[in-house]
Amino acid sequence: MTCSADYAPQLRARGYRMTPQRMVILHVIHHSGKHLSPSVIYEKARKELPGITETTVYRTLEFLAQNGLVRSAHMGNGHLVYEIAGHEHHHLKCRICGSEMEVEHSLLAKLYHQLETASGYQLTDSHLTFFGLCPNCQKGE
Amino acid sequence: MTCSADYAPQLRARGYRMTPQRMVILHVIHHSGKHLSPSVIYEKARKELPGITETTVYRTLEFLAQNGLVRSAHMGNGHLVYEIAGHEHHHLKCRICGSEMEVEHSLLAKLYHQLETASGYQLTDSHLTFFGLCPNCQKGE
DNA sequence: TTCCTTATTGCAACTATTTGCAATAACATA
DNA sequence: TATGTTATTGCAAATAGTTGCAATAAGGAA
Ligand SMILES: [Mn+2]
Ligand SMILES: [Mn+2]
Ligand SMILES: [Zn+2]
Ligand SMILES: [Zn+2]
Repeated sequence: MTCSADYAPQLRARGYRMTPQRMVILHVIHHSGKHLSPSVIYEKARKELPGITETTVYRTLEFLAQNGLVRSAHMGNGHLVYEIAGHEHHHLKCRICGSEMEVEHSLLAKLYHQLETASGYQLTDSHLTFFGLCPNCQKGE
Repeated sequence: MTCSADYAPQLRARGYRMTPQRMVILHVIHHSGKHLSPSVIYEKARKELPGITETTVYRTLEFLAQNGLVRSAHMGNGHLVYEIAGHEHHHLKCRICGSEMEVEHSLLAKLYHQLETASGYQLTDSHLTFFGLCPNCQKGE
């Protein structure tokens, strides 16, 4: 669980605290490498810290997302999933078979600039999910 | 409630039925012109059809979205909202003050084509929400 | 108009997520 | 190392959304 040592300073710098709960949640997300639902995170976290509650998991996930340590995404089933905030990327997901693929944010950089220029907004988030049909499922149409 | 007359054939053509519940829900969404949450839709629908249940509202909204009559969106609070499926568009939303603005899909058309070419996926959905800072809130940063 | 099939609804029970509040514990300071 | 402040947690209760199933009713066919 050494990985959480890297995150503590980020929290302290903002006046927040590192706790066993936050450590274990970061640990779980950090080492999974994929999108995890709150309930899966809870189950895994519980193995290392049996007393942890679901309430804390939900609250911590939102807190970590707010502070840029993790990133949330809607993958189409209506429920949020979380992952460590690493490289900026987006997702493509097939409406039929559910297969996913990642898209580098650099592919959207031009669009983001266009949108910023056209709207005056400064875009801060980048973790979108585009839906469509994968090459395989297009055949069946 | 005449507006629902237009929707009935679309449902029948697919083997589905038009019901008072679907009528009133479509009516509510059609005449609102903005994004509505399931609970707001339920409250409004109830005024016209007192017996309707929340379960039916949730189920109907998903059904209508699946069949292209309405469109759902995540506007950042974790809850889905719905609107009539009219012109294709996306949204820009300020993380601080919550102000929103619409973006025509045509602005993203080029990107969509790029993504399709690069990935092989055929993109079907277009109702995204981009988050950032509105011109006004940028000043305070 | 009446009948029949089956899509749709309502109910009740369940799972998921949020919120208020008092108890706890992180960590800055002395 | 001991102390005080207050960020954070756990609990319980509330709200939001889902699911199985039997009763109902839309609408095609007779
Ligand atoms: Mn991702
Ligand atoms: Mn919209
Ligand atoms: Zn597919
Ligand atoms: Zn703003």
